[in-house]
Amino acid sequence: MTEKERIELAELLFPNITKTREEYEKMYPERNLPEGAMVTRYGPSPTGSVHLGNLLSAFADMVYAKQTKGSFFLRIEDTDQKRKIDGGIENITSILHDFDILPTEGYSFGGNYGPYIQSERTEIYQTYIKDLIVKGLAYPCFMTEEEQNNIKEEQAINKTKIGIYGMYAVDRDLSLEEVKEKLANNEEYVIRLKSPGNANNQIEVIDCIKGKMKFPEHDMDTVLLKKDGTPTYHFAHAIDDHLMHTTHVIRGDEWVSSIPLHIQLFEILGFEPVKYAHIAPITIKDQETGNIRKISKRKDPWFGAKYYEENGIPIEALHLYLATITNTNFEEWYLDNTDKDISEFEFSFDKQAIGGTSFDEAKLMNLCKTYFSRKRGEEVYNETYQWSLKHDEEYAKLLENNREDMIKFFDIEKDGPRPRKDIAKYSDVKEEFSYAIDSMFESEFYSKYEGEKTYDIELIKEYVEEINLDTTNEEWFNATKEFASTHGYAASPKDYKKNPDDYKGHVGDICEAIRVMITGRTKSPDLFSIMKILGKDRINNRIELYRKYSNG
RNA sequence: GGCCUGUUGGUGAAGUGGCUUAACACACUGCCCUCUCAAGGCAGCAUUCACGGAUUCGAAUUCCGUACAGGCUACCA
Repeated sequence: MTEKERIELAELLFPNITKTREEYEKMYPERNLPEGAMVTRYGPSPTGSVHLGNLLSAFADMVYAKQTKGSFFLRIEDTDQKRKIDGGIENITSILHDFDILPTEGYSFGGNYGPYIQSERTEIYQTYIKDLIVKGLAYPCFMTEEEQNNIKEEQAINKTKIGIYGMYAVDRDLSLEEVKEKLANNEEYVIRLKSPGNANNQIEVIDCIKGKMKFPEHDMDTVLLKKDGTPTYHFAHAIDDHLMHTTHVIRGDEWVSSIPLHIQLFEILGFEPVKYAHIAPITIKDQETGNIRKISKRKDPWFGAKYYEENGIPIEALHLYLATITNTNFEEWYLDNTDKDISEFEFSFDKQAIGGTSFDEAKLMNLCKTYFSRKRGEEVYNETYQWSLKHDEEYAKLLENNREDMIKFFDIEKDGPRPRKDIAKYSDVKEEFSYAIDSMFESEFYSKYEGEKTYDIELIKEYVEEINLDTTNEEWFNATKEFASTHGYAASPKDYKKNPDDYKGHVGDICEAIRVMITGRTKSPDLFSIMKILGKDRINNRIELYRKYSNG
């Protein structure tokens, strides 16, 4: 076809497209950002639930944009109308809010490079397609599904590469007359790329994460525009990321095979190439087969984003986990810098794992514990209260009524460099601090305590009478030792071990007795702190309660 | 079938030709500290980096095969 014929063809195919690509280029000017700023984007399809892997890539988009003072935008990629589900878009935006992974611009977040939803950009895509047809770089293809299947079968038998390329791209060189005829017959068509590539040539690509990769040049006449006039992912990616001035495309590993195509598209469209960063998928070693597989909605509960909210895993702790799989050196940094925030860590692509990242639930839990250990009582209270309001109203009310006490309990052993690490989730708090609230303690005392030992109630009553709670931990313990030795108990377990027959027991036995009576368990955080918060009256009440229960 | 990518302990992983007798973290085990637990300290846990060759004075690191795993090979993203 001559250029004149191609112009005629383009007009024939897209009579309603009147703008030129130059006009669009003007509507999407360069961004005014500092040197080195990254522009990233999260481009989900509203086809189902958001899962950990999606969250991971969005998280990476966010941190890289943030730390370079760039921009991170949300673009809804809804070009496949068939797979679209109701509420899919709302689901995406609400999850980004829930997980505090917030774009700086994009769909529902505003910005000057919209519309940020592909179904509203059809005219733009078609404008560029029209131009490509004029240039002879794209063409209408009228092949039926059946024809394509036949080609596929033939290729399978001949063991050659499967797809529409070279000699198989039969509609490539249709004459204008032939096209007109097919159009007149109402034959359906798609627009395909007229790939200028040769698979015998090698291209080298540098991925920000994976490094150097070699591919054969792309030579397939890939579909650019579907028969309903909407673009395929590939074409929309090229157009949108060019116009929106994305600098780094951070996306899942499953896209690496498309790199040659994408590079070719940028080339023939005359666009400046973007940088790619392909993130390895989050995988899991299957318990049954032992094989590595992608996480699955059905088998892995933590796959879905809802899991974290429902189980009371703090969002900030999940961020910590995402950070540890985003950059392998993050964890060490976090452990070394007890007083710093995630935002102070400098993420970098070359510290990103290349192979598949496996989900490690035990590690997540440990990170959660570390997270809680660094929070003071008041913060633990506030966050747990907020979570309980949504998931356990009854407990929320109890927290509210015991606010002062709870903050003190949550603050036990939080001073110093070695804070307690016993809570991993908001949902652990109720159980872990069951002794903190009188009404809960009274109703649950028996179910919690399973020991069979009996303790000398009178001795403990006498001890409580004598002991001074208004003092330091050290003095209290000295006084307790003193009490022990004047009542026939060894002041230290070591003494007792040397001559067990000389004593009724040792100071630890006395502590254990009090502990069981006031907390209902043999293990607890610092005993003196608990005694102090409760005060003598409540301690005595609990001792009486113990007396009642131990007498049957 | 073709094209890519990956494979280091119980787990997540560091490692980019010699400071590696393979870091760190999680888990586990033992000891210490200690009124219990948590935390913390110490020690143990891969004589070896999927396997086989090659290059090199020297390889977990480079190259070539093999096996296994994952991805792509859609008018899905």
